[in-house]
Amino acid sequence: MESINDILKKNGLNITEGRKNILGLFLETNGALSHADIEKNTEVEFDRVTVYRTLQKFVESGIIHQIPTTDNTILYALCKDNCVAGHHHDEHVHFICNDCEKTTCLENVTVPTVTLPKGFKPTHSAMIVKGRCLDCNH
Amino acid sequence: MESINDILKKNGLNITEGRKNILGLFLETNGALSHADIEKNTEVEFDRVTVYRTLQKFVESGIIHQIPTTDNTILYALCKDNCVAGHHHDEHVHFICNDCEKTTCLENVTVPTVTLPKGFKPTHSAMIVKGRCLDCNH
DNA sequence: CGTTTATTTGCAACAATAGTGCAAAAACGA
DNA sequence: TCGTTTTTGCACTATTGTTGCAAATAAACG
Repeated sequence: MESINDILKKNGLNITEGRKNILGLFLETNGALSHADIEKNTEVEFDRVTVYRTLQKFVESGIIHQIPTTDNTILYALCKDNCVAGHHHDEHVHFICNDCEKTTCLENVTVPTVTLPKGFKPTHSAMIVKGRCLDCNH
Repeated sequence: MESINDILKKNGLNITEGRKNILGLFLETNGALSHADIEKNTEVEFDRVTVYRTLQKFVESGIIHQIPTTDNTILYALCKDNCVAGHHHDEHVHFICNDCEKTTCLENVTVPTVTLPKGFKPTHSAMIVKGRCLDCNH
């Protein structure tokens, strides 16, 4: 069982109130969080700027990754185990529920490879599936 | 050859300067446009608000569709032929070039179906591929 | 431990991006 | 052309993201 402090240390980050708190929020949430979610739900209030910078640090060091969305929001979710700093392995499918609006990382569903027209060289793919999630299908 | 006015009429929209102009911009562009692109490139200047509302109308009536992105921008692109109002058929792959930053609709590459974990019911999928596009591969 | 150094935080200010209400202007239908 | 409906632009407000800088905090080291 890995403690919050261990995770921060392992990723070369200093241990601060903000980082502990925000990382904690990710750990107790299964699903993705937006900047706004985080700002509202930390135990102590943190400055908006701190949240931005913390998220930035977390992405850089490979603790969380960004999720593409169909609207204009940015979502973040924990990387499972195997992300190395600066080199994310987030090529799994993301699921957005139409009912509860929650975004879930489907860690076990990898993004399939598609054949592109001649001349297009792919480097990275992302896939979003919308529908109704496990919880909402009761 | 379908004129701009025909397209607007067919989709139940009144014909106005703004709509003609913005639709024209889409027709002469192959690729996706952001709000900012549109605001900068229309022949006459339109109010920011007008652009927002025009895009909204176009999406509602099925002339254009939104494209998911990995950053926090919203992109729009023309629907080819078969979109009915409120029911888009944009299940093709979108390609974002790392060099020129342009987004291209790969109309002929359909989003593959993935098998989801038990309990997840999909209704819609989107896929984004990043890399180097036709033009930038010289 | 306490002191020094480096990092992080919060504030203030700013910039860019969205959205709303309302009156004037334009488009449509007859 | 006239009356009705729709669309537009302006002013205003809200939200979101960024930057510089001084104060606060964490780490490093004796």
